[in-house]
Amino acid sequence: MDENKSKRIGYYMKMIAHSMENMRNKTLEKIGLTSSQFEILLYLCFKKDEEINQRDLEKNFKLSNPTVNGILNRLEYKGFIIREMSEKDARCKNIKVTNEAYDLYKKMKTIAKNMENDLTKGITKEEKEAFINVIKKMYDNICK
Amino acid sequence: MDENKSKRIGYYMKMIAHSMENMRNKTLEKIGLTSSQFEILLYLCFKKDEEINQRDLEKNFKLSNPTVNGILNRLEYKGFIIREMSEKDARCKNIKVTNEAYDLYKKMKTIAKNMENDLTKGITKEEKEAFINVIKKMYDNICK
DNA sequence: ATATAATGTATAGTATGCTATATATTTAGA
DNA sequence: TCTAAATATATAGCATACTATACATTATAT
Repeated sequence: MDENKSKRIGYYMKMIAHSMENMRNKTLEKIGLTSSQFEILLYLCFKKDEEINQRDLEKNFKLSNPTVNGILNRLEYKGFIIREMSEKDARCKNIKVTNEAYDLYKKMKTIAKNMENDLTKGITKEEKEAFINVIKKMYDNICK
Repeated sequence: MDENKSKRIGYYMKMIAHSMENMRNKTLEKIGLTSSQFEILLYLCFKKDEEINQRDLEKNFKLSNPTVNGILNRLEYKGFIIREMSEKDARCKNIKVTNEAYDLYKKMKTIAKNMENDLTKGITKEEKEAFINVIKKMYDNICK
């Protein structure tokens, strides 16, 4: 009975998130993205017609500004996004996905769906729904 | 309806694991440990009477050898562990917790329990049990 | 018995996360 | 109005994760 392996939900949460990230990185290598870059680019594609700046990404993903800045630097370098000065507020830069990135949007959604399917393989619809209810409570407990 | 926020279990998993890590880091600052160092040191205390080498830790936590090596370097530097040459196999170094580290064991177990309680606040015993059943399946799906 | 493969550890380089700090711009207040 | 606070972004330095690589030791196989 290894108390470090059994019982602790935090342990499973960390191990699963970690393994998912590694699996994602392998899958995403083909399209030149990392897991974190993928998450942000997927969000930017979804919000394509809205004005999104770095601060919006920080709040949405609960990440620090240097983290988001670094990920955007690498997305910009690879031609997936551009940063435009906002006309309303010179402090802000609006992040725009390039056409090349938006062309990948459909493929990215499929990849996201496949990852979710891998994770929930052999789990019934009812189990999954109950699970989501509980995980949302945990999210509220921990992520505010 | 933000498709990046709703439905995707992978999203919650990552966000919760990430927030837990940040909360842990804040709590653990008082005793001079990071979240990852804490997890490894807790395990080493639990396995105090067994011979554990770096490879064992890599397998247990599914981490690469440079990751484990780096964490152990910092634990060693701060006096929480020592590395002893194995008499049986000159390739191996046995990792031993120091008395100073073992003195923290009780406190560390309390910290781990408190984190778990924070996470599962407002969740019934039945919900929790069902949740653990499902998360174990996900663990098997993803972490083998 | 010796060459080859496998194993355990370490190092180099990169990405992602953090805090602390700096800089520029905008907003608020006296 | 002009200073102070708040906001958006960027940079420096660190911890934790990775892959690729190197090196030493042990195990295997011919």
